[in-house]
Amino acid sequence: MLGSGVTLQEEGLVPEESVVAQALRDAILERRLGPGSRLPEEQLAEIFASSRGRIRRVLLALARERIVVIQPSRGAFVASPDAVEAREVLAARRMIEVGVMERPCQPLTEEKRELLQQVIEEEHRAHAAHDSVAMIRWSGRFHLELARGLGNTVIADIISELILRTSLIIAIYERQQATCCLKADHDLLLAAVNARTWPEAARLMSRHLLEIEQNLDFSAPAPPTMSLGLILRR
Amino acid sequence: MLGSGVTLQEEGLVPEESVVAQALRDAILERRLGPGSRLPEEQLAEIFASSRGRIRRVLLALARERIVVIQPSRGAFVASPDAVEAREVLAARRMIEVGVMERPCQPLTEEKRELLQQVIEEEHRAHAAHDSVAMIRWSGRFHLELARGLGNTVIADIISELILRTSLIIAIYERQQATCCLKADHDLLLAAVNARTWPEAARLMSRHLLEIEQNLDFSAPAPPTMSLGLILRR
DNA sequence: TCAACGATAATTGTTAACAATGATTCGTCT
DNA sequence: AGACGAATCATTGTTAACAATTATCGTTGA
Repeated sequence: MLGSGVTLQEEGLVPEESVVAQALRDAILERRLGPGSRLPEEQLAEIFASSRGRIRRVLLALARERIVVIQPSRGAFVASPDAVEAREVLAARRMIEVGVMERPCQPLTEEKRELLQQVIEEEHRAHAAHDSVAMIRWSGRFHLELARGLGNTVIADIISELILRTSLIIAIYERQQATCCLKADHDLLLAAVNARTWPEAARLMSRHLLEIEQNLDFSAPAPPTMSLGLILRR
Repeated sequence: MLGSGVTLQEEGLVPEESVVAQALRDAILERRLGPGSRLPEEQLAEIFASSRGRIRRVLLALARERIVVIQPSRGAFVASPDAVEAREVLAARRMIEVGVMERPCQPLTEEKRELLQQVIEEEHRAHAAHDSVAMIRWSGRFHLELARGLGNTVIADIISELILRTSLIIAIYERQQATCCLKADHDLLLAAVNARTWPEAARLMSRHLLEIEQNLDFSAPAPPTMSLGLILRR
């Protein structure tokens, strides 16, 4: 149960390309691919048993999502947003995600409620197992499903992109091994959502995202990179 | 004065491609290119004195922005969002743009204030001259500069995309020749912004966007298309 | 008249070879 | 040793030709 489910509409990409794109997004979200990592076309083509042309299209798509940077004649790299962009992304997230809690576009169906519950349970499981990759995955998924449930597809797509960029930002600027997403925050949020006390939910979401921001240190950037073949096997 | 200024960061596109992309965006925004219009690669390559490969990349980029649809083996078309998507885009816009008024990310600099003033004046000029294309252009620009001034780059990029999609939606679903953007709305908004009365500004923005929605009729889609060479000359 | 069919034309999709650019290595000279 | 420079290598960028698919048009036959 609970498929990967993070698949958004991959407009303009054929299925094969969209698989590659999603694999790269997953690797970036889960911080197996760090900011600054090189993404050589030929190597990716080999790993995914695809062609350079296809990889090229995927890299362009990811560049448009701002999680990849293409330097002409130099190649593609995982983006490493600077402090200015980082602050802007987080401010945008706060504005939008708080907005979703304040004025939900649609009522939360029972189905969605259950899905959120399951995601939270997965988060707890990952936390108990000290599986930090799983924690990141489910944490992102929680925010995404919240947007899907109370917002709509358009908003969910937007937030989905912002979550990915946030993951890069945290990879670069997080203070120590900060407790990635205070464990209790999502529980409280879900409780407020279930109780339909939107002002409270909005307050919690705002606090939650501010906490994340305060755990960042914009004075020193971080070192990146390792191999590829291992990282992207799925 | 007042350059085109709608140029966002064209991450992943080389300048030549970004010119083509912006020309197509302009044509779509100003409804010279209607929903459903075919966009043949070779023809575009000729018009813009570019190559098929480049055009192909541009079309992919625009497809990722949801203003173009690529049907495999059939070609690229200007998107024609259905009623569901239309409602979602408008709901998202309302949520985000109202959010920007409620909780501005940054104070409005004097420079920005003047820019907004100028845009409004252009809008009035266009209105007086019954130049509907210019009216659309400046109206969109007003919303964009508001987002740039009170939000940030990330938010402005998001809104910029939503504005384009809105233009397509209006082209398809507008009731009659509805008075495109009640003339006075933007004036009132700017007044509230200048007075820094954010709750009032938020209320006005919400009302403004709701008005637009109420001028739509989701029962009948609209007929499209005409030639290309004429439309895209700049 | 209209439907089905087939041939032709137009358009998109893919590939492979080549060109151009940037990185690396190695050798030389001070 | 270290700095400079040339040659080599690796990677990206571009093009043109070809393959595959879809649209168009005219013909045939009920």
